[in-house]
Amino acid sequence: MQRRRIIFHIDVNSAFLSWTAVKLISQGHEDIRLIPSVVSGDPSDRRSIVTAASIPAKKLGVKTAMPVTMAMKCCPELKIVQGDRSWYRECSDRFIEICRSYSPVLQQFSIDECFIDMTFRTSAKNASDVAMKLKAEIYSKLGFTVNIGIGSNKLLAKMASDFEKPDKIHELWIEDVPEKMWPLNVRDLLWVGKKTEIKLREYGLKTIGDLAATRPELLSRIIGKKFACQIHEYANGRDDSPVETEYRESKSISAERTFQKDICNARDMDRSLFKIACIVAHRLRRKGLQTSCISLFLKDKDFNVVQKQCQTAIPTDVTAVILNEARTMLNFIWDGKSPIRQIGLGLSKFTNETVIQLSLFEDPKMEYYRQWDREYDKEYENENENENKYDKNKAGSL
DNA sequence: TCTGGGGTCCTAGGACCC
DNA sequence: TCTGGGGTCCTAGGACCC
Repeated sequence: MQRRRIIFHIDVNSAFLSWTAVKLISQGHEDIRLIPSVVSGDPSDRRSIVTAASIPAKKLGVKTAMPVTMAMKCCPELKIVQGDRSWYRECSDRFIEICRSYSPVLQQFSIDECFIDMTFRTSAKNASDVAMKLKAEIYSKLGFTVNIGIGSNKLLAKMASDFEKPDKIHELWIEDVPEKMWPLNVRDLLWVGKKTEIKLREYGLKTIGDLAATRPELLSRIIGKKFACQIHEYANGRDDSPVETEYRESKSISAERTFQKDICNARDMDRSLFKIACIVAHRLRRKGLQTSCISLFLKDKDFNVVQKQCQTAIPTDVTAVILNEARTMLNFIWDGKSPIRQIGLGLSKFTNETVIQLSLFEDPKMEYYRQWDREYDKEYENENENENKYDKNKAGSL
């Protein structure tokens, strides 16, 4: 008989907020987890949104992804703190390290979540004791709480860790599915988002139990075959995907910026394009990759998105080449005056050529461009891309 | 109240080839 | 003169996650 799998899903409670709190406490400040507070991008920017909210803030109606201005209406004395990416990276690494010491079969699911396969490390009976120990160790060493979901596959573990928060352990085994999972709203099922929920509701499918009882063929007609099959399996608590330990090379790199005020002239647009081209190209070179596909997208004042992509003749990591392609595409999709809210630039289809390909038709200025990139990279080797600083002396030189 | 930023995967239609 | 069907690649757009 096959041994029953035991999977843990470990999820940091309000990660960005908890991690910020830990740092502030170490500097002698109060614990922002205990007061109405949020983490946001740039608090001075009217367009910024809530990245994470404390429990007291949530109780007053503040939700993740809510505009900060709106959160302020819920709670005028809301404390707003700015996020700090490199600190989060550090917290995340330490968190993952502790989890890995419980089982090397670990899959990082996001910056603040991971799965570990505990099948050969504990038994179903002792699983929650082990989880308790892990949870306590993370708290004592790192100062923040986590939820741990325990189940016989990744889906059940993930669903379980979402049950009641914070600082809790929940078990969800396949035999518990009818009682603990079927009464839940379809929206609570992994990969069922807002749009899918609306479609399902049109057919009277409200709970996960409804989904489980619906024939996949019928579901296929509502949401497409592939998705339908997966959702039907999930609704029944079935998931045989393994905990993947392999590091996965990223498939795309992108950067986007939302303007404080919509942009409606070509000059400002080009400056922005220049900045984000510098950022994505820099990230590309840091990873030692070259791109063959560049995509540009714009979001207008009404949130309509247009995008265009193109393939490069030769894989490249040169900012000027990427910028040039982006400029060409911009002319295709923008009239130069309609108000634009957001701009984004993405790179994909990577190769990691160690030899720089020489083309007979190589632009004679290419060596100048590469030198320009080397200087840029030197200036920003310590991450924290400060595009504004750079902008002052270099803008317009490409 | 007025909506960020970074990713992954899927789908449908068109082009092109055999 | 008019025609099939499969495979692959590309593009634009959409949905989801944290």
